[in-house]
Amino acid sequence: MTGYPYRFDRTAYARDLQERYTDLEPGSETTDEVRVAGRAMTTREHGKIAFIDLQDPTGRLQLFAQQAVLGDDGMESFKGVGVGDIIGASGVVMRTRRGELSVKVSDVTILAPCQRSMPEKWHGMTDVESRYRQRYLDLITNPEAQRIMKARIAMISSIRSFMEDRGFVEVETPLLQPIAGGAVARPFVTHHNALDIDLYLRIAPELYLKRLLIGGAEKVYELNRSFRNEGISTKHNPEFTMLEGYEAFVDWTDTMALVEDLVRATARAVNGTAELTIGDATIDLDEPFKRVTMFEAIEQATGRSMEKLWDDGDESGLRGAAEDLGVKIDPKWGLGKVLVEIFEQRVEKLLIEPTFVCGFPKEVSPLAKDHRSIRDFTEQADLLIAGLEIAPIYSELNDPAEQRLRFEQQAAARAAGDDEAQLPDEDFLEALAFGMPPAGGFGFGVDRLLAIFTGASSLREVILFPTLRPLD
RNA sequence: GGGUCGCUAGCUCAAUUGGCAGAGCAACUGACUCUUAAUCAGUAGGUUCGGGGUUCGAUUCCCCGGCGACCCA
Repeated sequence: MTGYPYRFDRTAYARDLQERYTDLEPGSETTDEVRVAGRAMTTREHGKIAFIDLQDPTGRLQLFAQQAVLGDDGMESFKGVGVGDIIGASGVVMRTRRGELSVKVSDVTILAPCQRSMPEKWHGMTDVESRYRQRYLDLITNPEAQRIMKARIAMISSIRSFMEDRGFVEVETPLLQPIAGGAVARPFVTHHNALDIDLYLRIAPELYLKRLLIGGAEKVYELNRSFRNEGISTKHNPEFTMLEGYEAFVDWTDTMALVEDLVRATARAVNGTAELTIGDATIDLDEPFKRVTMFEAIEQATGRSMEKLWDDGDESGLRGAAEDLGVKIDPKWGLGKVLVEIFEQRVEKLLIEPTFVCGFPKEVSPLAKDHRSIRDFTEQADLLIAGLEIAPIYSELNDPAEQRLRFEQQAAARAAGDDEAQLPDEDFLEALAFGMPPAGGFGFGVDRLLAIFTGASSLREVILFPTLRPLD
């Protein structure tokens, strides 16, 4: 048996009472009995009266105790409530002479005592590391942490309803994969004992969602957690939330339009408006997103044109241009990788307004169809907002022979020392051989976009429990 | 990966040139019938992130390590 009560019948929440009794005059009392529950945030004792500020999920409400009402024992237990205790109280709604809506308590129960000292009531918890390690305290004491959690809930919920409205169905595909495909990243490895094989935590669900396209699903999405065994920064967490979606019979232009609408819908769900503040800039997401080629993006940012060098396959010219721009390049890299590095190091962070950069070198884009007009490019577009990569979009490659060739090129890059290059997935190639409809697909960085929407300085602010090094 | 900064009571923060390690909040005891960061009096609370060095003496200076924040690539 525990001394901790099993349940408490709540009949009212703080915000509801505040709204319902706005007209109640100071110093007046109703006969309306309510039962409220939450966490005691501050206590004030005045001899034969006492106050507690109660916090519930909707806000705060004052509890008012009088010895004349409660008697000696009742007053004793009211004063026995400590800061941080979870309590339930019943009484009538009243407003104090000083104008604070209160419950005049006739009974109070400690439902769960707080056995530790709560963070300082005025400053809350400010140490960033402590806030991440003890997020529950951050949530109790810092309204900002609450705001971001609610924003995340709104974002996730709006993503699902947006996708459902557009006729997509949500599916679940393996987290444990024998080959970690669908993206360029180092995976986490684990081991299955009964099968005695190594398995990888997925870096992306892409190749399984495409198998579903082959299986006849025409509009699918997976709101997924993926894992990448790489560095941690304000823009990277080892596990992160991504939306991936595929639609049969459309190409990248249709998918760009879809993603554009998705960004607007989620912004409205989170902020109630399509206006977005990034630093000093205000952006209206209802304006059409910009669309530029990678060459245009580089030229606008650096004043240097790469297009002719690329068309001519001018190796020394392109590498020279990279060096002129101060971009560190590896002599082993192919030209496509060099071009992308110029883009990533010199251009990406300047693209504040939502911009689709359309077309990526084939070398770094092994799962997208050939570009219809740019040589050795694919129909991959990346959506950038606030200088961050938010969403890659493809016309999905569905020619198994071409896909095999791309995997072979990746294998060659891997052999040359690029340990991020993708491994060939024979099982996926076999599936492709049965025919995958033409399709547009996208990945969507939920954490990053949420950080932009909420003005958070770091991904760790929008991930409730970011990955931390354990103490000791 | 490089640079800068930080780590002192449960929380928020002090500590003069290197000289007894402190305050507020929280906890505990008491006073107080309208407070709301209540107030007042009192009690208790420390491996100053860890290790080493210099020194009569180190929270303070030096070295190594840990954890974190910010900036840069």
